[in-house]
Amino acid sequence: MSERADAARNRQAILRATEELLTLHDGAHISLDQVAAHAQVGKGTVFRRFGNRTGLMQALLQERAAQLRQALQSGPPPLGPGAPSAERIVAFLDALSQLAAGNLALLTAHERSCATDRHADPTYLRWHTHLETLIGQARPDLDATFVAHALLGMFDADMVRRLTQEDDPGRFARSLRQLVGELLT
Amino acid sequence: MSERADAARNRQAILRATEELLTLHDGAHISLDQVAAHAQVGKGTVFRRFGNRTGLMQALLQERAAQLRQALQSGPPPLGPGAPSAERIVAFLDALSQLAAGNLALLTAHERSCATDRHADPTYLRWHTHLETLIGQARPDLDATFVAHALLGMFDADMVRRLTQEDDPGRFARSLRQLVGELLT
DNA sequence: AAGCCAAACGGACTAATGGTCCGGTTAGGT
DNA sequence: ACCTAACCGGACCATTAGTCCGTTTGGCTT
Repeated sequence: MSERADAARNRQAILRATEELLTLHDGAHISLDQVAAHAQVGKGTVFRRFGNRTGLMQALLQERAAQLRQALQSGPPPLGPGAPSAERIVAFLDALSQLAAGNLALLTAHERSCATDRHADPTYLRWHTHLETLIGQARPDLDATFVAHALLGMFDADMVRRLTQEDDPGRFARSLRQLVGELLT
Repeated sequence: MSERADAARNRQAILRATEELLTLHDGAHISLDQVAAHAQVGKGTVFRRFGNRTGLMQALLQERAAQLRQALQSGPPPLGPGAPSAERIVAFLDALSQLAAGNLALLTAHERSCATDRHADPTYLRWHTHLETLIGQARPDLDATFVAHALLGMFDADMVRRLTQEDDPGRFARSLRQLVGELLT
């Protein structure tokens, strides 16, 4: 049986409220009391729906990453299947750069709540598997698992923020492409 | 004037207590109440000496990294000055791998408390500057700042733990060397 | 339309903990 | 021996993640 109507409504309210607070406070810590209040919902409801803070952030990230996920599985090349691995890697990292740039506040909050075992996050896991596979194809001599972690490690929110200056917003993606170029050549 | 004798004694007691608790609980969160109790010292003393949790962890990391720091500045090559940049990079990352492997619990705790602005940590900063300089020399065409962050990003405690299996303890350092090889060649 | 109940709700409550404060103590210089 | 700045301890405060339970309600059944 699917979710009851009020439950679905509240889930949305909570997600939207979290988004708003996150952008409003730009990555600063927000308490779940705040979220509940802003969503006009009891605190218990937040926890019933998402289990805990981590669950909430993961849900939000998953939502934001849904489109990319779709594109990877069945979209047109080079993001989707069909292009050579090396090109898919670059396309994927570009897409991720864009996603990260547009969701810094969320990323920060997400990281902070996944403090324990960031690598267990379903979204991270999916990304890692994707990259790992492609790297394994493009450069079978490398330790694909390792390199995939290394590349994804760059999407740490602090890192992105620090490497994205006002006067040169493209630097992050550009330097990342350059680095990947070195690895795949 | 330097630190009073009792102050110095307590500083040591606190550092040692933190170390012990950290290894004992293997990276799990430890409260500063626990630390104070284990050091047989009042809680206020902990905060007076180290400011806050972050300060304590940074102090501990700095202590553990002191030897490496010395070696980098004025030790024998290839860790110290004198060897070609590429070799110094490899030597440095090897040393760091070893340091990380032997201090996983501390690293975890340190990361967790530096959640805000990990990159402001003095030890991280020193390491980054060191790497950045060497990379700039070895490969002036790369974005040295960026690559340095990428390499240091691998020393995330979770990452090291995950990539260090029982049956192959050398994997982390080996794969890192391989990756660096690709970048510097 | 009425009845039923599993599912959902809200918000008071608990526990844990980072950090502050201040009255009392002490190191160590004179 | 005395004096004081530095230091000490632990009670206290504020915040917040997460729990609990009495109450309400969506929506299925009859």
